[in-house]
Amino acid sequence: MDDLKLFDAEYKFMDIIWELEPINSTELTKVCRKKLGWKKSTTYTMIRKLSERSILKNENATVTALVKREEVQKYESEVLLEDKFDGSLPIFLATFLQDKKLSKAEAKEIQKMIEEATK
Amino acid sequence: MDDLKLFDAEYKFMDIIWELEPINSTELTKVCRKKLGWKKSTTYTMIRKLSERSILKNENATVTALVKREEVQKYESEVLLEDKFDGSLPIFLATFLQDKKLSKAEAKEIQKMIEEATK
DNA sequence: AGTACAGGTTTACCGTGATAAACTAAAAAC
DNA sequence: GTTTTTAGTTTATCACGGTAAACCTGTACT
Repeated sequence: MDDLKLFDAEYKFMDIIWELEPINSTELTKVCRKKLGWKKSTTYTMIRKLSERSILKNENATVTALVKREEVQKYESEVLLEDKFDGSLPIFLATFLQDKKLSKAEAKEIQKMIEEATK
Repeated sequence: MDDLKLFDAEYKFMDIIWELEPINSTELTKVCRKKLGWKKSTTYTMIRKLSERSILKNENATVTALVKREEVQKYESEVLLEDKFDGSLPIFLATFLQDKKLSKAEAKEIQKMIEEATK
């Protein structure tokens, strides 16, 4: 709950769990072997480390996420904006949109979201 | 130009350079001592590592950035969007704006940028 | 001539994220 | 009842980011 910062390997691992949960732990070692090239013990080490941080839990050989993918995404976005763009969404967008073109559909979708987030 | 990925300490260091460049290297060691608590050799190690990667240069004891702050910011934004949001700005915004409110001024600024980026 | 300081380089330690070998205990299969 | 598989734990290695001590050379000052 506290520290949602996930390192690269941790995020890749959680990505698999978010997709497949709830998943049996032995099954998970097999998926990680295939998708990440990990040995069984590596997967169990990850499970232990992340369950210590309450990111996931492993009960009766069943692994389940305790935080949602969206929570982590939101956290990472906020950290990036805070650290690199002074917390300002407009500054972020000005930089991000340089040399980029949006489709009409994307633009419309975004305009709608902005409107809804305006007080 | 190649790898714009900056680690935390590297970014903090570049932040100082972007603010003060061009800056004399001895002067830089003093600023880093004060702002980051670094010893002189730490600053010179940083200078060497970053100049090997063409992030900055040190000529005649004068340190200058070779990449702009904006380039790095843009790069980091793109990596985040790519890795975490499937490269989709709308998905990013939907997540980021959850529970957030924008001021009228911000909203207007953003709407304008979106319009200009629409083909 | 001797000391101080500028402007570095060489070499190295330390923490920790990433990965895994080796071992164990219980349950299932043969 | 012996082998195999499940479901882990303990312990360790390795790479690398972060930091710095120690050393060195040239110039300027006294």
